[in-house]
Amino acid sequence: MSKKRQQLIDIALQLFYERGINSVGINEILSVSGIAKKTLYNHFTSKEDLVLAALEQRNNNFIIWLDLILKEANTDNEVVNNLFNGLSAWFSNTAVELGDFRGCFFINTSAEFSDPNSKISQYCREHKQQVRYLISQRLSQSNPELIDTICVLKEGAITMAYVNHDLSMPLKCIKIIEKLL
Amino acid sequence: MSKKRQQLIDIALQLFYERGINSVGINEILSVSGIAKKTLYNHFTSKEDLVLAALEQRNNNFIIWLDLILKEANTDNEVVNNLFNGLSAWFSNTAVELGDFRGCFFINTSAEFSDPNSKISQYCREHKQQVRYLISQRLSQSNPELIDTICVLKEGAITMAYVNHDLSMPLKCIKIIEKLL
DNA sequence: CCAAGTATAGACAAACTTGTCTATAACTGT
DNA sequence: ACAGTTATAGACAAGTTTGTCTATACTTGG
Repeated sequence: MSKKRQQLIDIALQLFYERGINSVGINEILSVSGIAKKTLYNHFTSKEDLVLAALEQRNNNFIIWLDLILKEANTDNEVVNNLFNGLSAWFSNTAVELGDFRGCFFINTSAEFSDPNSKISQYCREHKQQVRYLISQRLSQSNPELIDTICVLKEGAITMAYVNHDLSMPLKCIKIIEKLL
Repeated sequence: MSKKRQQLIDIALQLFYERGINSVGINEILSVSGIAKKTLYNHFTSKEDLVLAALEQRNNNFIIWLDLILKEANTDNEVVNNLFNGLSAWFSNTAVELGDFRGCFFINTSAEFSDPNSKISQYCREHKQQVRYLISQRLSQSNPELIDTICVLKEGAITMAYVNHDLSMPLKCIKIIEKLL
């Protein structure tokens, strides 16, 4: 992987996540990175191509973070605790790997691209699948409904943290799941 | 309220919800509605002004729909059932009043406007507050945690319906809450 | 040390954005 | 019926957007 290419992805991801994809132009990414336009179009065929690379980068970062969070959990209870405490840390900008919280990049990106069959929307869906799979792998298989419950509470907590500015949900989600187990 | 003004709001809301605010220009709203540009700028000082009017319109539509859904519910259980069955109908385009489902207009709009202090982001937050208040008014006050649970599950169900294309969540949410009561 | 690949600055094209303005026409209430 | 409001079409300004291209220079492997 070329160094310039990686720089472009990093800065694009940062700006896209911070302000939204449609609010950030190619020219801004170039001026911030100090890279020439021709170089960008040597590495990426279009803005969409760069967006997909940024989504992939974010997906990698997120999966690595999640893996770390869930690594030491040995019981279902620990998985739940680690996951939602992790979300709490993310929301309050304590999770350095994920950058300043501005909601879920994939939810936000889906909101900007209305065609559900576009590569971009499809990638967002695949990311959510990957996260779900990762969590499910850490759970005992004895409770098939638990994974659905965890996922729907997770999406709700992220949305409420971003839109409502309510950061209290992760803790409440832990209590909800405790009652169910 | 002027007729032209209302036409502009209706068509703006339709296009904004369908494709996202940043993907729809003033000129498209004008050509679809057949209204002159000067007329638009007689009624609204800027695009942002029109966006706020569209948000208000959507908020009204949504509140009316929700009120109707919850009207006949007499127990907490009925409130939960009506709400999540209502969401299910929305997701599968059976709720005509809400138009073709493309996620929550307020979540989507928050995703596009990154400044949390902008009027637009603030309005989105207020909408969520209103919805929460309306639901809470229909619940017996004996269970203060129930409202949080309902709201976080509702946001999760909407997000998963839109991003993941998973329409099964409302039913699962009802089952989750049943277990908690 | 030189050839091939990679990067540079930035002009340019063509299309789009929001918003202003002019000059004309069509309603509407008294 | 006429005065005052409201709407019209569309030119225009000033700025943005993505993407192409040219001509020059730097870097690196063999």
